[in-house]
Amino acid sequence: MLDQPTRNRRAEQRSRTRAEIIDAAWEIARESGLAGITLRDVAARVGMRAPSLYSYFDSKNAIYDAMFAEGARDFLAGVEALTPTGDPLTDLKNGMRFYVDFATADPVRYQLLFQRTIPGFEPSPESYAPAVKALEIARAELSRLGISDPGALDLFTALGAGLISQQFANEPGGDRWTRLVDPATEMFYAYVLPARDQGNRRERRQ
Amino acid sequence: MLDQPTRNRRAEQRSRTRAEIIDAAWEIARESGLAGITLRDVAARVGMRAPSLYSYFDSKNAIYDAMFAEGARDFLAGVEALTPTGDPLTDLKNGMRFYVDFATADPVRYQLLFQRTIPGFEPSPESYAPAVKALEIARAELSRLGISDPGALDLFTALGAGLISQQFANEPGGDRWTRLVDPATEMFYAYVLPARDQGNRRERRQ
DNA sequence: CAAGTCTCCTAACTATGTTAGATCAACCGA
DNA sequence: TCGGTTGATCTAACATAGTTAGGAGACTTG
Repeated sequence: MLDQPTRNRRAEQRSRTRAEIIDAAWEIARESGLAGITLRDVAARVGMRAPSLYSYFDSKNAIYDAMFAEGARDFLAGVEALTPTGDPLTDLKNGMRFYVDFATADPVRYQLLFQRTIPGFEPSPESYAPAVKALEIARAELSRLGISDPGALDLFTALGAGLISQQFANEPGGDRWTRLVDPATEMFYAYVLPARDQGNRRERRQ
Repeated sequence: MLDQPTRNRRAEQRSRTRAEIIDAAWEIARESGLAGITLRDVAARVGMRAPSLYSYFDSKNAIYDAMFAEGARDFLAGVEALTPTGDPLTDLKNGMRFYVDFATADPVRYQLLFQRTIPGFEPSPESYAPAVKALEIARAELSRLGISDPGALDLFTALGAGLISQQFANEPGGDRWTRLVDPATEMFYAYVLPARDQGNRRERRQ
């Protein structure tokens, strides 16, 4: 009747191996890029042959998906750890700063999470969920700061994404764009501020 | 002594075929994505077998490079065709509008030119040159409008890149972000305007 | 026409994701 | 303790990719 203990040991071993595989994949990705991951390399790094990985993942994309899920969980955890000070400008700066730091801390992870650069890969809904939740938190937070216009939120996320995009594309490893987080946030805040007290602007577009 | 005519005919035929190959590659890219290009498909579309392409290009990446060069030339032509009105805000809007339209008009081309999404590919200096020249024109134009702070230029390009990046990543084919070109430009202009008349700001960064 | 060059072909090599099928150990119920 | 089941791993092999080697045929050139 006691078939739980052994089952559990097996399951634990299994998820340990899965984690080991994912770690190996991250390692290779950081050395050779996301697209540089080959199943034979991953397998070798955990002491296996390539086909054996299929006992743990249905496909290479399933490995990407597990990596995506891990990254998305980290991102969500970081977002949830942000503690609002109450000062809108400070909170906006902290938010964008976190986003930019998260990106530069691990460019490969950012590439996997926020750019669509792996040819046939799309994250599963389960893996994507934490990312959605994080964005929802950001939306709610901006709304709490008095910025409820969806266009304003889009502009704010575009600012962050733009800084990172330019940084990675034109000066990887540098800070020519990422150091603009504060000015960018101030620019945004100055623009969006009047809308809080008075009727909305920004409806015109030629 | 007249070996020019035939030589020329041959050379012309050769560059015609090269152009045909590149066109076929663009076609496939628009149907199946940049990474979806296979030499066998390209060859079939011009009535050849894959190895025959090597008479015209040294490698698959050389085909990407030729495509990049073509796209960069188009971009430069578009930038050069922009005619300043003299009104700074209008000119800024037109500039960013052109950039965004160029991107949405042909996402695959934008992806090739401005994102680094093809695993082993990097454009050759010759192919890259027009892009550099275009950016130089943009820099000079902003400077002419009184925006000489390099940080301001970087902020401006990040804004454009961010709108497109978010648009492509989150709502391909839509206009949720690209329609923010005018508000974004106004935001930028309002922020950078004071610096034109008075001493510069934006030196602080914590 | 003869020699050379260019174009295109088939065959084949390598790398990569993936599948099929065998082997072997661990485990489980009797 | 023993036979059957399950699971992990392997080798062999396949399909698809870019790429190379080498040759056949056509065109150009003298």
